[in-house]
Amino acid sequence: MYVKILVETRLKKSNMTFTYYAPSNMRDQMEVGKRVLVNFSSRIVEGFIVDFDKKPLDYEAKEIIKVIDEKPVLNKELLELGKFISEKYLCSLISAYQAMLPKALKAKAKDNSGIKCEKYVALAADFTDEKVKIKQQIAIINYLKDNKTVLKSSIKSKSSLQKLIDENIVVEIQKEVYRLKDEPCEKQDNFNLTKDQQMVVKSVVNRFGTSKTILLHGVTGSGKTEVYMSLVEETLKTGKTSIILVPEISLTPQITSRFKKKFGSSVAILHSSLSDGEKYDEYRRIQKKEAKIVIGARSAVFAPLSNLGIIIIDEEHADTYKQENNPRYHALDIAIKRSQTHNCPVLLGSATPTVETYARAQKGYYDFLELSSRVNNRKMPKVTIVDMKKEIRKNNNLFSELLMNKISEKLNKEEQVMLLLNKRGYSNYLMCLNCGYVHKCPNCDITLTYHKTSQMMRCHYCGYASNKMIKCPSCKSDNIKAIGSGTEKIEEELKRLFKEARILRMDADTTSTKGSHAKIINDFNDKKYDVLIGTQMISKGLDFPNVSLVGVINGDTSLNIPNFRSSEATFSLLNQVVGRAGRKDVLGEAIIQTYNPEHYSILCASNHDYKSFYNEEIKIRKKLNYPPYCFIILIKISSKDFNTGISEARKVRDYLKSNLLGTTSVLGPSIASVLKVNNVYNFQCIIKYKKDDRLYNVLNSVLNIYESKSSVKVELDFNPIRL
DNA sequence: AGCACGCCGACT
DNA sequence: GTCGGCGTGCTC
Repeated sequence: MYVKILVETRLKKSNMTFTYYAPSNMRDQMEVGKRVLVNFSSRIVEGFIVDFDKKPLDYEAKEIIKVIDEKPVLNKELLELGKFISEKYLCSLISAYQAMLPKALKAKAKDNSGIKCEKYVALAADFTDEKVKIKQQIAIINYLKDNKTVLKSSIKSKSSLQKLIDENIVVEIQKEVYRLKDEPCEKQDNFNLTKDQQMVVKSVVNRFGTSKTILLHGVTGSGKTEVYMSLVEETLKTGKTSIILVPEISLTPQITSRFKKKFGSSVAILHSSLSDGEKYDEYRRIQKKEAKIVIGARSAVFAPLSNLGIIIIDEEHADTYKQENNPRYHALDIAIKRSQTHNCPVLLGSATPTVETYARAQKGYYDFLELSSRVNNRKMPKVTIVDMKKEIRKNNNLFSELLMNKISEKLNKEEQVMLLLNKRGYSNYLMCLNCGYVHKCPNCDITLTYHKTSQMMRCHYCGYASNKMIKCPSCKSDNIKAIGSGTEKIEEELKRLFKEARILRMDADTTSTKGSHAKIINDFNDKKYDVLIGTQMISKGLDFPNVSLVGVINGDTSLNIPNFRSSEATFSLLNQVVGRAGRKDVLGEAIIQTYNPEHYSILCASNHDYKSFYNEEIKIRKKLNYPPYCFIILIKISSKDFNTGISEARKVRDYLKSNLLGTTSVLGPSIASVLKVNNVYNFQCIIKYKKDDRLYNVLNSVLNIYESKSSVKVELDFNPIRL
């Protein structure tokens, strides 16, 4: 018997399979979707069985060494889904399969995350206790009569037990165990839905059994989570399963714990901070149909649930749903594909949907539902915009007078404050005031960020670190100044201004260790701190009832990034963070400090006005021909040599221009957002198109031309987030 | 990713 | 005339 095996090679042709011989003693184990161990080019590697084959004519097939899995790791649906991904994003089939699986089930994984077993003992089916005379042994038998199956290690008199096992009176049982202990928590969380929420639930339930995509536009605090929970409950009633995607699971402990409380052990959580083994355990609970509800980040969209009843994508606009390395898939595309296979709806929830999604809903391509008021008619926070151009004349470059006064007012009332600054570290960079020298990363074309706590300068791209610049290496002056400010500096400044305030900082630097996220969130929730300073990670999904003031230190940071989505990103971030203020009975207030007080992103966010924002933004997208008026593909061309990079990029552009339709525009080459990263020079071309039948063929041939060239790398990004 | 094969410079 | 540099291509 011959089988086609897919192994990990980086060649694009590697959608090509390799034929191996399965000896007769393995035949009944051969099944598509299982992994096997094979000799491949003088190495031993793992691969997937994808098909069966005839005996090859022109070469001698090698033998399969071993079949790894008892059950296929890729079921029929996932096998098909992988093909879809490799065709849609022009990536290799193997990379698609690898992306769908948890680490423990990927081909060529290291082996320590497999099934964990514990030994149990029980009475043999045909046991007789006539022969048993010894007290100890009788005690064990009686104990087993009452308890049926018990953990072997729980029986203290080991020698007596062993004797019983030897005489076949007691049998040993290997049982798979899950590393994550199911914390017993009583199922609870009964809530009453508001009229609006009930309407939404009803509308979605009406679409059960169809593959409709539905946008739920709900303002912050409108109770989308309750809607999701109720929909999951309805789905369970129909005997079907659910997937709930959240932007980043470690940031949403509050949502996951509510689901756990309500649905108990039928919830599986695919958490990025789980170990590989723990993840595998959760995955197996899904495969075995023990879990009917899966909550997780992007990759949870591949959860091998059969019988899907609904896929929910919370915070639909979040850019974490796009994978930023190969295969660059978007979870929404995958969700829609799966919804078509399962005939189940996809529900997209957001207070600030992407312009593309909203436009599709307007056109009727998606169905549209709305939650326009907050639960219990709580008021939206009152937002004040502060013009920092005026403040700077008063020498306030970090905190405006208003923000200062408000912070001290809230501290006096023992209410909590959140401050957003979307930049970590202490300062953007260090500059010599004498000659203007700025320390750059030697590997990347970017300035080093100064981190005061560690007295280091770091590159946020490649991780390069260097000691703080004390003397200018160019002119030897010691007149060094920190330019720009990050979360560290805000923390320091705030501690100086409010000496008795308890201040907590949350950014990539303080949350690098396991569990630190949760600790910060819990500590702040327990009011161990008065002020939480953080980057955008404080804006997502957190619900602190005692926060009455949210301050945005610099509302412009995301506005000045040269990218057609920067207005959208700014609006979304501001709207989101402002919504954190005043969630329970405290009226919320928010202050946005900005140098662009008249910009529509900022004005609309301050009025909680999505529609006006959308109307402004869509005009600009139309005028400049950006999505949703076209599709964009980014082609990244990179090389260790600057000149090779740019000349090959020009060749790519010329090739695309002469082979694609005239209605498709090819832009570039230009320098990528950062020219040099890790000593590799990056260039890019951009394709804007509406419809082009030649596109996939042309792109495929570009990839084919470059796949064998090691001096130049060409990568595609469909619908890039950043340009 | 490895590893062999092969074509050119440096040196016994 | 031989050793070894690494650019190129293949892996059932």
